[in-house]
Amino acid sequence: MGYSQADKARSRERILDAAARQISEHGLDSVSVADSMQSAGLTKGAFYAHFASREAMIAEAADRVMQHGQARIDHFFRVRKKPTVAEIVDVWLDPEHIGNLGDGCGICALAGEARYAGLEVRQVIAGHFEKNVEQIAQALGGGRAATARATAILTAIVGAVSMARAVGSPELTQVILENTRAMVTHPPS
Amino acid sequence: MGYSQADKARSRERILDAAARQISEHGLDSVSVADSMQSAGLTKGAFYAHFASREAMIAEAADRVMQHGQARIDHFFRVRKKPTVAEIVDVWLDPEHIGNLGDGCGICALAGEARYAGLEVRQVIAGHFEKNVEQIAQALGGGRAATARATAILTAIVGAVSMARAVGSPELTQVILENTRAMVTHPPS
DNA sequence: TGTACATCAGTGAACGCGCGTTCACTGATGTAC
DNA sequence: TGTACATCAGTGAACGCGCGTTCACTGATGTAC
Repeated sequence: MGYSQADKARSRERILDAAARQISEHGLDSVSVADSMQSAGLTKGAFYAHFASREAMIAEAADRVMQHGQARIDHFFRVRKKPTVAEIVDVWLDPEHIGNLGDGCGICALAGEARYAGLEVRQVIAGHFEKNVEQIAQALGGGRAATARATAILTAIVGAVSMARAVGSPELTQVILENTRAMVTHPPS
Repeated sequence: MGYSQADKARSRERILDAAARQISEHGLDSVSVADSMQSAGLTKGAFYAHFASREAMIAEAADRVMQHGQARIDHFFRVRKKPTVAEIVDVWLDPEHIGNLGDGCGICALAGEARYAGLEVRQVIAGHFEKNVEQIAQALGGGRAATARATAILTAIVGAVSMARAVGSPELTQVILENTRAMVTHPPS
């Protein structure tokens, strides 16, 4: 096996991908050095050739969770220039997105435990939240009222995704998603 | 010191209260046997006179988190028979409730990490969610449409509380709360 | 282009630590007589 | 009512285990000549 600089960069990617997947599926604190290294096909001794500490790696991996999720959303807004509110909401409330913890919206994945996290992670979440609000606001026509409504829409989406994933019952999950979709798509009178 | 049956019951209460507070403030997985016992003024050896395992204690303490939060809400609906939507929403979006992690709504506290939890905890959350939906629906006049709207309102509330606590910035917290309040109190046309 | 050598990613074993859990023991409780 | 004794909540020490982290060592990489 060769340990070239390209190999090192690839190892680092594998470690971060494994940690990001673990965070999405089981939370920030569930990440262990040994598991991440094993998932990356390495032994744990090599970990500190890549990161200063477990905490430093988790901060980077949390960032990656957010960026993976953002990529999906960016793609949607690139393809559909002026989507309807219903179409926007369904990017998040799509049952496939609800069921697929590993590869979804980073805000939804981390919102519930962000308050236990360090300021760095919280700022990354806040930044992505504001970016997504702006994307939705643009689709609504832009301006102050659109930003206000977009903020409420994204907040309701986060609640719906969190609750849909929290309750153990598929029926209740569907009821939550449908009613949020109905409220959010209802144009203000 | 006397170890009467009354003492044992009081010890058990102190252990569960300490664990419930810890869960509200730092999450289900942050609870340790040693910390809970120390907060209760006991040594950890006595733990297994009260609980079969750490997991069993956490399940009971999670229940307690939900019940403490529910008590506040029950009190509100008992005092105000027919509150407006704005008044209902402010029970949750009150800045004091947002800032006070230790003694708030259990659904909001656990929604974000429930998907990592066992089925038992998830069912308790689902039960309280449905109970709160029903309480809100009654205040809205009852019936199918009221239940649907109440579901969307409570979901949006959970999102707003989660996001408000997640972002590190007081300004963004306030923007989130205000816009959710505006959307939710806006009567459907 | 070929050779000598410093670098450093990765290995595998070891470390200290805190955790959940167990256990022998203590002594007030509370029951049986 | 008073006495003898079994119970058991609580103590404090110990356990095995997994964790984050460290380290001596290996051997291909990639640079200096």
